[in-house]
Amino acid sequence: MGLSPSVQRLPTTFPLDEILVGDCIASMNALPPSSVDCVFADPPYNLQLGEGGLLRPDHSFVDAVDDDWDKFATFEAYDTFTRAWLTAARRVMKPNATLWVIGSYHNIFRVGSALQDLGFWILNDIVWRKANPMPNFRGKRFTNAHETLIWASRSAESKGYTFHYEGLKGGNDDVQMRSDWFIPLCTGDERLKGADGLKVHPTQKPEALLARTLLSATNPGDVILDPFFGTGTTGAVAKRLGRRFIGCERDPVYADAARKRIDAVEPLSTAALLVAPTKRAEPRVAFLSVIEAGHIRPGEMLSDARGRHTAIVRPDGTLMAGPVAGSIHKIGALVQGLPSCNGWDFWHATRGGKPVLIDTFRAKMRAAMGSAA
Amino acid sequence: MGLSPSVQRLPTTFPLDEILVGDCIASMNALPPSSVDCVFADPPYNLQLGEGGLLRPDHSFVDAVDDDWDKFATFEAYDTFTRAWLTAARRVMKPNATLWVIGSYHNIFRVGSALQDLGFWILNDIVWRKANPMPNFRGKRFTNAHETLIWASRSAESKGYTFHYEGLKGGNDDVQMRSDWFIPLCTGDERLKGADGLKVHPTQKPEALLARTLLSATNPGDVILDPFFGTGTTGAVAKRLGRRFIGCERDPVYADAARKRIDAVEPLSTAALLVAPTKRAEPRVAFLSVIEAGHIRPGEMLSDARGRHTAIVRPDGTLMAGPVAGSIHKIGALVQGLPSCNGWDFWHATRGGKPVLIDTFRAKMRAAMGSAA
DNA sequence: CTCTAAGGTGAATCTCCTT
DNA sequence: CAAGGAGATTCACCTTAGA
Repeated sequence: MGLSPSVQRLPTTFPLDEILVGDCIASMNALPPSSVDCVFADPPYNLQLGEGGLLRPDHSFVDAVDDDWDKFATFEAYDTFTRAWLTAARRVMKPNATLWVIGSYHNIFRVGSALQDLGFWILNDIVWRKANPMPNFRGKRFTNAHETLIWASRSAESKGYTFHYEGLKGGNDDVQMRSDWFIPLCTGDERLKGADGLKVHPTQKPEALLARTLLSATNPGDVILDPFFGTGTTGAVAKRLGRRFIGCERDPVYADAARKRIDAVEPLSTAALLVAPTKRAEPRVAFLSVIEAGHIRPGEMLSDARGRHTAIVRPDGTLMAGPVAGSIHKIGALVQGLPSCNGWDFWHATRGGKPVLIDTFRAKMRAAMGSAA
Repeated sequence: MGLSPSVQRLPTTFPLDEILVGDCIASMNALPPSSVDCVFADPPYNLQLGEGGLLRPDHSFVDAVDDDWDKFATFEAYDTFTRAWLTAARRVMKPNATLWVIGSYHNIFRVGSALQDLGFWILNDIVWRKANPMPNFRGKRFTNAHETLIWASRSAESKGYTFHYEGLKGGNDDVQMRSDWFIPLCTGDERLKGADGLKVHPTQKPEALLARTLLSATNPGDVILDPFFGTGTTGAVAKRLGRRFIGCERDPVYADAARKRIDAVEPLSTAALLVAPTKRAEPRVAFLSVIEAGHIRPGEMLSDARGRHTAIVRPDGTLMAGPVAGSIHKIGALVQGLPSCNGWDFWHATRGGKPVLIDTFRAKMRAAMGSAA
């Protein structure tokens, strides 16, 4: 490649919120292992079969010396390149980090196969449905109105990855966020333009797309690595959302544009970025504590919503149904003949003649614990 | 399998509108080369489901695909299988024939890579957006709400393939048909059920999906080959639309069901062979999308009509009132002390000193989404 | 008969902590 | 490290039962 050592930054300290100008594989290999929380990658994918093989469309501003970067004579060459950067990225991922890659039908099947071969575990493929796609001018195909993102964990054993299920559901009319996202292209003021009025980068991604990925799969303060930084959409969105970034970009012109762009970004207030705790992460409350706090009396009778099943509360926090005693969950499962049951969402106490779910009392205790802390 | 030679049909005449019971590769190899106009393939997806099974929140059991035909030991074994049937299919394709394959993220990247390696030329990838997908019961991923079809010609030199651009456009309110299709699952009367009331095949595809592919990429009288015929959706739709079919199916039970099904199909009159009008999705707009579109800023304060209640907009599309975060509906209900609330008709942003109902912004987006929904 | 309520179901790589 | 238990988790559509 012939990059001078001064340009190829080899960080002694961890390069937070910086752009590493140079080959992304060398830059990633210079980072310590297990050091980033998320990778977002928008690799070259304008593969087109020309006379001599697969070529990326010409970019006049790309230095001729740099041509090797994005020319791929064959699928095999593209696969070699893909495996190389995926391997380097996987090394710097923490065990529960996740990877996002975006592509189109030209390259996404190569990328998807490669990451499966390398041990990544696909969590979803996401379809970015473009609000305003380029029409198919010649009328020979369907309008290519989407691109595909792959979301993958580092391995099948990575069960602890970040996913803000409840937040996404809350922002989507209280139904689960689906795998198809409808988002407009990057146009207007958001699109970076040079002094000549031309777009600086041919494939600048919309910030809304990056925002949804980072809000889904990262926490404030997390480090996001982007091996193909371009004009820095990942960095701009990361800064605005209170995340940290590391960008790799081999073209100094893109890197400069990205730096200026990110400098101008105002981060959101930390108040707006607070992560609501998931139910699983909330403090445990024992059923016995609810009794001890006086919300439920020993000897009281609990029932299900329709009054078909009943059980007696014992002072040690177990229930008794007929001759059998056990936890609220076990007895709930037993009376229903089910393999399991969440007793908090099944049993009701009677208050003012009406059934009150016992989870209501737990919620009160959690609220009281919060104000006390 | 131990199929007897009499069952493994080796056609001396061309087997039009027949089901060849046996291994699809052997059946295809027994056909003359360059003899079919189109291939539609719904191969095993290699789902790799876990041992334990999956329960719904109400503890009922999810009837997953656990058939032996979907099990492969490794990705390598799946790739070998994929290359074998793709090679056999390619041999019988006419020079301008096209191939359709459907899959999910489990297998589609393997299939796409293999067919590129074999010389097929991808024309589009198509996203089947499911109207009614199965939810993600554990809240660990995005709802897997789509499957992917790849549409490919036999080679990059196949320029004369069939594509009914004008017909599709006419059936789509005179805008080009996009690469994302919104179609319901195969349920109700269309779903084949046995005498026991259970579904005959675990993965029967909707006829609407096949109809759109065949109307797009074949002519009346064309021969469509389906190497994984199953219960014969391809054959049923082909007959109804005045096309011919050849089906390969290993399981005689599926083949019998398919034969009976296809016998009952009434072909449409030629006058009726127009593109079915596009079924529009109801334009659901997430509050998050309103933020992404820039109509409302994260960190902004919303209030009710009289300014008695306020909440902060978070970047993920939830609201925060005091320490509690949730959807526009949940927080609206919370601040009013009501059991429920339509947040769209409750919360206002301030524009030019005046309160503007947030539903105003949703209406703007619906208008802008137009045909894409 | 109509209308409502309740129940079933679809290609799913679907938990996590403690003992 | 395996086993067991706590407890968290569903959307759109269709069919059937019941009023």
